[in-house]
Amino acid sequence: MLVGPTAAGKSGLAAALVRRYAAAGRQAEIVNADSMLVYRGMDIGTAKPSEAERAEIPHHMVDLLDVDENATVAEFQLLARHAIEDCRARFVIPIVVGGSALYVRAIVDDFEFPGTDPAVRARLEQELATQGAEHLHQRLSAADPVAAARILPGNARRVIRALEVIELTGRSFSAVLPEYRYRLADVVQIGIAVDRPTLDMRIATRVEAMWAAGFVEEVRRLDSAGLRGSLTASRALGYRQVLRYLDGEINEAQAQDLTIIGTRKFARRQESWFRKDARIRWLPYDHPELVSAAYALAGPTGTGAVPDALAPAAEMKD
RNA sequence: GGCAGGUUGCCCGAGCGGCCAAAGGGAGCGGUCUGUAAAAUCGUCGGCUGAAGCCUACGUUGGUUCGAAUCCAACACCUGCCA
Repeated sequence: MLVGPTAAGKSGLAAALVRRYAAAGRQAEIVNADSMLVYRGMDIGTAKPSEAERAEIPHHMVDLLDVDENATVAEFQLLARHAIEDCRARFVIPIVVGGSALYVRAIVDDFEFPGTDPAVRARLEQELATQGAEHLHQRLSAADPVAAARILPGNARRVIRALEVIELTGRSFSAVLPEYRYRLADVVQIGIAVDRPTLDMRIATRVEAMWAAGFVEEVRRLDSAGLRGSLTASRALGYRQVLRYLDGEINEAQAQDLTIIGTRKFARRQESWFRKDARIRWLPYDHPELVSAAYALAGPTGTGAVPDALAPAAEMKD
């Protein structure tokens, strides 16, 4: 699978890899692990692979939801794992490509998400609104001191989820992330590394190109399709800023600037997530033989495993 | 040309004689993260230093004062009203 910050060139490399596998007589397909690509209609702002590309190469986990629906990790995890299994059952190499670290880990690592309940959730939200975050955190302290100690009082979102889980399961809420151990077999993670000045430039260029491609119109269209009704979709980078512009809160130039800045910050967060995962093999974005290098890491079967006949490359095995 | 106001750290912006390296916000940098993750959240934030401390800093130059970002004068630039 391919990871890395936004605008690093993951999609391009993924497509090149698929073609490389095709040339070697192996079929490969792409499984998206990017939280916003699941929305139909959110195309320009998410730099979604084009129609042509998707006609050439099958993409899974793209265009599953309408913009007025909420996305959740748990559902994504389930569907993405199905997609991967489905590929493997057909002897197709699944190439997972994504920049949403939690989504990526939810797919390949041992993540189990306790259920959710809209009613419980709504009540807790209500409690937050009327009594404040501090109060909720105190309640959590009483119910589960360990979890409370690990979650800062100001982080109401996490406090609510912890209380929800405790209430639904009756068990304490483990606020600890699982270890970095693959749950899926034969995973190779490849990261694309880009130095900051270059990445920042690419982000600015990409955002400007989005605008030139009619991004504002896209958002206007999705707005009337109910974009604001989705907690998740309406918060997407760029979309959120353009909505503010459409509301007259800021001007168009500001919306664009804020999108660039927001994307840059997002890229930093992505980096900090991926940086921690020691399993990722990093390749520089400007590697002269990037595709070959990635192919060598992934191996001819996409599993990192190298047949004995190709022994010299064996140390590439992850 | 006359009158009034302004010039603060990377940016915006408060301060109006000592408690000011200077509130607050933004950017930057670093961290946290299990059902909103393109989200949420915390810290840090002039330089040197572990610290005490020192240096540089509130348009410029001079002055008043024990002491000035804060008061005075001149100059520069910007803004508003009258022409």
